[in-house]
Amino acid sequence: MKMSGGVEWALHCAVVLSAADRPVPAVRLAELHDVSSSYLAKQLQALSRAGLIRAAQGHAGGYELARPADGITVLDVVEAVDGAQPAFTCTEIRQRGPLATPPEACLRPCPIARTMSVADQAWRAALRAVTVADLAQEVTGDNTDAFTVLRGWLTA
Amino acid sequence: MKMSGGVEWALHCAVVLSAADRPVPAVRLAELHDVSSSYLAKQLQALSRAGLIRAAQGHAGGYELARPADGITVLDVVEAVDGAQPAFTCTEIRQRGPLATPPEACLRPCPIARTMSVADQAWRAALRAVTVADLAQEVTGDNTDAFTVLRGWLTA
DNA sequence: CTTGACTCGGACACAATGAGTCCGAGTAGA
DNA sequence: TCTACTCGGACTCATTGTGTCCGAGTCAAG
Repeated sequence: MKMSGGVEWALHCAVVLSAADRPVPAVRLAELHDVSSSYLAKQLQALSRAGLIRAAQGHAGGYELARPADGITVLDVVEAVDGAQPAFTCTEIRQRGPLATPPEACLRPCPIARTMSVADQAWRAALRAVTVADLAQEVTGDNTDAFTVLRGWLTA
Repeated sequence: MKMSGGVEWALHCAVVLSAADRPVPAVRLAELHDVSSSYLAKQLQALSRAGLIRAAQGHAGGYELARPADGITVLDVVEAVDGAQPAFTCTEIRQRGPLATPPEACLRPCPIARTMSVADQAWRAALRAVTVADLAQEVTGDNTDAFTVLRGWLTA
């Protein structure tokens, strides 16, 4: 049960991009967070493939949000970077061994798989309830000047 | 976000042990589910270390539940096998880089970590709400003779 | 009491996945 | 046209999970 460490970077980048008014290169995002630019690029590519951010190449290119920040949930970012498949996968071991359950009695998933699925749904619902815009507002919060400082640093 | 595959085995074993009235060796549990006995032993050792099952050595030894089945939650088993630490770990990258947030403003976890924590709590709460006894009752359900068949196979 | 066989427990290899890096293709501007 | 800058995918290495093995301990039977 270990989530990819790149999820944290991707979420921070999404929050930063929500404050930018022009494309931001991956290198700049990397030095802002003091992380490896080569590896951060991989996470941004994942976000791009998922359609969350849009990439612009060439001079003055970079990344920008493909949608408004309030239309991108935390779950979107997590699934884009870490994969969308559930953590638990049922291998149907109840249908194996000497006391195997007959297939006609396995039309529904076993109770264990159902329990795991319910927990997974709860987890996803909690992440779907928060958007990048919510995160950005909480980050800035009271000191609104931090917002302008960040925007200034991005354009410089 | 991949959970250890041994969690499924451990949960099935817990359900089986709730039906047994005497210690069951790991080898028997393994052939019942048609899985590697050597690897299943590792999962059972994890459950034993967590105090969920009790091991009896020597002739006619084996594993048995250390507590009543309704006192063991699915979360207990998951944490015992897969570890209890949350999937997301905040590395505090907000305190790094040229625009680092000053430490006096970081008394509380950042919004990203908070969101992840809430989702994690929801996930754990869902798993804590189901006990091994609940699983056993759902498995047997209408056909109660399967219960006696299983118990007979275990003692044979 | 001795013997024996059976059990768990931890220590030991192997494979798969994630972390991290690098260079080439493409593009916008000068 | 040229140059410099950007992304994108391919490559390598470390870490973790998967799977296996043998020795220490223990209970029951003779």
